[in-house]
Amino acid sequence: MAGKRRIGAENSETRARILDAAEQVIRDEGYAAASTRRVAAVAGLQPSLVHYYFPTTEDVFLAVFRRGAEQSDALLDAALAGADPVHALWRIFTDTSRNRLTIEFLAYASHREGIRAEVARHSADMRARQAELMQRVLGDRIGAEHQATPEGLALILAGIGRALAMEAELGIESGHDDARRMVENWLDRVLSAQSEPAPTS
Amino acid sequence: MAGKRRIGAENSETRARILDAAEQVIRDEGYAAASTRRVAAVAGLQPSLVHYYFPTTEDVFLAVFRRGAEQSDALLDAALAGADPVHALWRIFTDTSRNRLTIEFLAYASHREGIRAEVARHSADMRARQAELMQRVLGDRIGAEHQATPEGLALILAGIGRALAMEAELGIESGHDDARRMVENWLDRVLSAQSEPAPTS
Amino acid sequence: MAGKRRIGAENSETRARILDAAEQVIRDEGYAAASTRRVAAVAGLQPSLVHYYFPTTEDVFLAVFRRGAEQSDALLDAALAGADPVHALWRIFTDTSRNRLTIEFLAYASHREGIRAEVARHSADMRARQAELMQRVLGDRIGAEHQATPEGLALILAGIGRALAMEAELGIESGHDDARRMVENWLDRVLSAQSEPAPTS
Amino acid sequence: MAGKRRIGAENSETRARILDAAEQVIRDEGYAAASTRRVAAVAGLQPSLVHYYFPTTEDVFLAVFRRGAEQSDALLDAALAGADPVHALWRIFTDTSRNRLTIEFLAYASHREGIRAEVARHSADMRARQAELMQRVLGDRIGAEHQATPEGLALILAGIGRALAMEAELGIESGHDDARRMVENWLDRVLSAQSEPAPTS
DNA sequence: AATGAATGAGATTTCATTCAT
DNA sequence: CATGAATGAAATCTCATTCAT
Repeated sequence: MAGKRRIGAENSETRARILDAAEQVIRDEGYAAASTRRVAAVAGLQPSLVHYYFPTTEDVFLAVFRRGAEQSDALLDAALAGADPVHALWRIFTDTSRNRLTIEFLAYASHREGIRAEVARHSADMRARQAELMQRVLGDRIGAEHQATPEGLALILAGIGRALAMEAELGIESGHDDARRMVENWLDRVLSAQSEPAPTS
Repeated sequence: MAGKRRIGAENSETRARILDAAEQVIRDEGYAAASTRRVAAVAGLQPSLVHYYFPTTEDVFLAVFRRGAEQSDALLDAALAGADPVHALWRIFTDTSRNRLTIEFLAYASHREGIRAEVARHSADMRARQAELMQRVLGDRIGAEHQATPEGLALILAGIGRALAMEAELGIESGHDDARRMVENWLDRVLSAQSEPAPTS
Repeated sequence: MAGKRRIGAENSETRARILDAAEQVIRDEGYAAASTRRVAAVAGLQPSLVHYYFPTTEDVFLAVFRRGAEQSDALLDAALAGADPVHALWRIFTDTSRNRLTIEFLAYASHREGIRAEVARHSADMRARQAELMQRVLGDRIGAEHQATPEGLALILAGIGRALAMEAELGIESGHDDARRMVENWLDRVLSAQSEPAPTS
Repeated sequence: MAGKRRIGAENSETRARILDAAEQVIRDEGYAAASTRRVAAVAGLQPSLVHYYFPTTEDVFLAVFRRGAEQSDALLDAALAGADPVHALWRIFTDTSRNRLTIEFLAYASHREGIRAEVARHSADMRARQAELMQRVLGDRIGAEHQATPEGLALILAGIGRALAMEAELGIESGHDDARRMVENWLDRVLSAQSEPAPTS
């Protein structure tokens, strides 16, 4: 991943400081605030040094997103490899810690083709791996639940999880405990049923 | 809600032109692009005229949001009053036409307390009315479904709907038809069951 | 010429100060030095005010050129209306006072289509009016001189004049008096011959 | 001419690549665009390498000019040595291929004493050698033509030639064929007259 | 012989906002 | 009700140049 030693080498410490600062600014002040000046100020660097590592502002956003995507990939890997992958996945979906960043990237991506494609590609990758997990864990039992498919299930869990995270961010709580309990009950029921032989429909 | 601002009467035609332009810019170019200058240019007006109606830029955002919120309220009213309110509600949740605007406001609101509070309040209002509908239509039958509550159900449907809309925006399609079918099957099943007397729990 | 009262009205005093400063900077420091900052500093104004009157830097160049072109037109008018229009024209061609500016505009125009077209159009206009003068003053006598045409003559005189001016700028003098004398002798000879009836070839 | 600069040997291949790139940029984008960065990018080299060979930007310009001057010298040598040196010279004067570069250097030189002196010196040298040719070919016949001198003639031909080239660059054509024919007729007439013994003044 | 890192200045342009009219 | 003029800050990006390696 590193190695080639081109401008702004992948493993430079300065580069990492810039990305840390940019991520922090995007999360705390919004994508519009992530100017070279602001990022440089937060990183304690010269604005021109930011441009030395990332020729355009969009390059900064792209690099922040890619680094975050790698971290998400790793989280998902860990979840898939664990003892209770379905609950682990659900915990990832409802995790609020990266939610602000995600909203900002969604908004930013709407108007920048370059990053839109990147976000779309990564989301599709994640979805595919989540669906694979669903298939593996829930097996053919899955179809009995309202004609579910692994992809559909993954999307539904992700959507509910993000709604919970996003509303928590805004300060809305109504219905949250209920929804969370509903999903978790359902997951428990499906998972326990699945350990027995599939019922004769 | 109006009242204390004397200049820029609520019903001025110029005011409406400014809000139209601002909404268009926010949707098409992002909240960061919605500067007084840009909005004025799109509206075919002088930048100072925008300031005459909306002293600060945040006032423009707030007004655009409030106008959109009123439209959403009206849509919800119509849905609740119709023959098949649950499906109408689901159609509102999955509507993509206002989705970009919503994303931008979510991102913008994260960093502006004034608008954050407004967005949160309106979302909570909507949720309450949706839950009321759920209660009215699904009655006590609702609890049989995985310990559902009206609020929880509303949140779940909203979350899935928004996920569908948001991913469609990004260009992702995997799992969409599946998820849509799963929800619609479930709605059909619950609604048809509900036309009979509620089962003895 | 003025009147419409749009941004940066044609007759604004500030506008004129900006153009004066820009012209001076282009002449004295080269087109590359005519930045908004530099022009504003010389004019004693704020850089952003320059952008208020001229949205882009190219607009400044265009306006400076157009104003200069109007002045050239007036000079040519005066020459054509005078008692000895041919010598007056020759004096215009060899005038060094505007030469630096002309060189800068030629260089600048090479790489900017907008101003290139403007410079070309104005040059062609001037050439046509000069040719008209030649035709009027020298009449049918003109053809006897080496198959001359009014347009060709105008170009030749202009070319020699500009060479004299340009080299004077650089500090070259060799051959200048000679060339000047050659042209003036030739003009005198042709003009005096022309006052008499055309010779029987 | 060389000698005192140790680094960046005169005959290095890298040096030549830098000069090629610089010449191309000056011609195509103007002297103001010929920054170290831009030149390095076009040459496919590192900006710091350009500085390694040419400590300051002006050094690059000077080297490009000197190399071009040597090429011009060689062209003139070839013309002088040929069978029809006068027509060959006229062809050099009207050659458009190096015209853009010449305009840029004239403009650049106006504001840089170092290069101004160099350009002036080279122009004077060229003029002297052209005058020598005139004297040699046209002999004492030359004075009969409107009190011509070799230097004056050289300047006049050069001026007309450059006007033709410069206007062609701008896209102006009016009078060009006429002027070209006038000069060529005149050259033919003088040259054929000169093959006979010089008239008894 | 060559290069990556870094810097401070400056270019172009846009910003929100104020104010007098 | 509306606008032209003006401003100071800030955004993005490029500049020439230095320096240690």
